[in-house]
Amino acid sequence: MESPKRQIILQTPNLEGAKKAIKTGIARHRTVVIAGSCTVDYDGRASSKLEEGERLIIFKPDGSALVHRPKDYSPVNWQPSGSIFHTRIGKDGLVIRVFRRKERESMVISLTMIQMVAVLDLVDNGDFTLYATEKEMQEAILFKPDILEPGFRPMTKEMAVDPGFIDIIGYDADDILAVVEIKRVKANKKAVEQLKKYMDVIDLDDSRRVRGILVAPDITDNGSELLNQLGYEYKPLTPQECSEILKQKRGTPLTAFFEP
Amino acid sequence: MESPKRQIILQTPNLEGAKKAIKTGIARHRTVVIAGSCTVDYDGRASSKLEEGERLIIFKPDGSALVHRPKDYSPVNWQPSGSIFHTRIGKDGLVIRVFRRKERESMVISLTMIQMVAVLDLVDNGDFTLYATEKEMQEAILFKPDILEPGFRPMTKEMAVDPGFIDIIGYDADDILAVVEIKRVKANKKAVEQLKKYMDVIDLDDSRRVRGILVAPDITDNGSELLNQLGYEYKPLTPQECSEILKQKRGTPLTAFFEP
DNA sequence: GCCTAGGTCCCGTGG
DNA sequence: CCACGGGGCCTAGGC
Repeated sequence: MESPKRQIILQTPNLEGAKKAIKTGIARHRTVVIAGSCTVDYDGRASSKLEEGERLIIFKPDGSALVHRPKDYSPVNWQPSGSIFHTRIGKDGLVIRVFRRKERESMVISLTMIQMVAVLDLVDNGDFTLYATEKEMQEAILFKPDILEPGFRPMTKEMAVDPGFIDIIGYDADDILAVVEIKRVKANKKAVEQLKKYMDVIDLDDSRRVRGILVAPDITDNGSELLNQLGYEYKPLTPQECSEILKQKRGTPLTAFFEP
Repeated sequence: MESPKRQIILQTPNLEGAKKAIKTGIARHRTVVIAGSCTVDYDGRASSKLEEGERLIIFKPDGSALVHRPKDYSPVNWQPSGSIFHTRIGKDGLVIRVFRRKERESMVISLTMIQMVAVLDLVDNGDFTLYATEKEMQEAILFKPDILEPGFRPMTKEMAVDPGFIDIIGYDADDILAVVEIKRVKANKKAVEQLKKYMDVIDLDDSRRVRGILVAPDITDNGSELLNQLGYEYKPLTPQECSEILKQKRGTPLTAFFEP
């Protein structure tokens, strides 16, 4: 009796051998990597046809599937996680159908020649942490509001309105209400329009002044123009700066600033 | 003298052997696939840290790089095409640095254990065609304007305004001007706002009536509400229908409808 | 399920 | 080069 191997790698297998390895790999929740010549037909939200050529195909244990050409960042065809695989040998060669219930869409890969099949048991529990995100910018302003401007006091974060979410609402040193919209990349006209949408909800009565503040590392000319037109303000701030600020106080829970 | 192999596949190689194969593969513009235990550090527009775990790594001849965990559609770390690779053995194992000039960002992969290295010569010249896109919806309306409504005559396509592009402008059966905005997926409030933006540019003088028509396979409740508020109209149309219509007349150039 | 907004979005198409 | 909008975007977070 064989003990189950951690990996199976087949070089230029015949279709029958490839099929067996692929089916076994999928059944055992392995990551399956195939290199070979294929066509791909997709049909669902849109539809597509990929003519014969050599590609790299990946099936993951979570039901995601990728077909990569030997160029480009993005897969030429794919299915997101939660898909179901069906492998069989037909007149077009080794046919793998990847079906997604939710979107009622399917991707059919027909392999005619196979260079490699690798069935891999990838164990991956490593933590992944991303820094310098928009969320970190928000946290940095809540933690050290002076980086927005001296005397600023945040009152709410992620306030649901209209529909949408205002990143931060607070009071400035003169007790004027301020709506803060944060962007981690250069802000454009759309970002200003987004801020306006929130201002339209908050700035209802003319008696009370409300400031609109756009926080971003940079702003486009068109964005700046509209901003000035609407009487809003721009505060330059980079996600990297914010990330640095948070590093100084990593460990202090964010909730501490809202609890007595 | 060896003839260059079409593919090199190494199972559980040592770091030195892996390094040699990877360097050769990159130099010869091959697609390099690595399975192994690694950490990844990214620094650029944002930054990230990925702790030790087993992943699938892909380097393509166009300078794109992907690190895939055994789950998810999207890579956990990556660089788009145009990156430069540098491979060396250091104290952290086999270290591959992927550098991108344009964004001044880098991804460093440190491999400690390697399950597989595959150097593949993927030849892929197959055509890829995507159907049922927004562009096809536009073409279908230009080709057979009656699918929008009987008597509709398109005048311009992709008219640049403001900034932005109005998908189609035309006259209806009663010679009323109509601004048409197309969405290939369910239209939401944002889509209606986009139409409004274009209407604000076209519908300047109150003397002339202008219709705003949103074409989409479906519309959200919020979108519909705003649409009614603004007095615009919704025309249901699916990208699939449009794709079918175009199939009937594939071959007729789009320009034919604008030339004498 | 719907809806909104973010993304190291990527990518193409203008100017 | 910058700016804007599309994408089979995908994905997370609310409701």
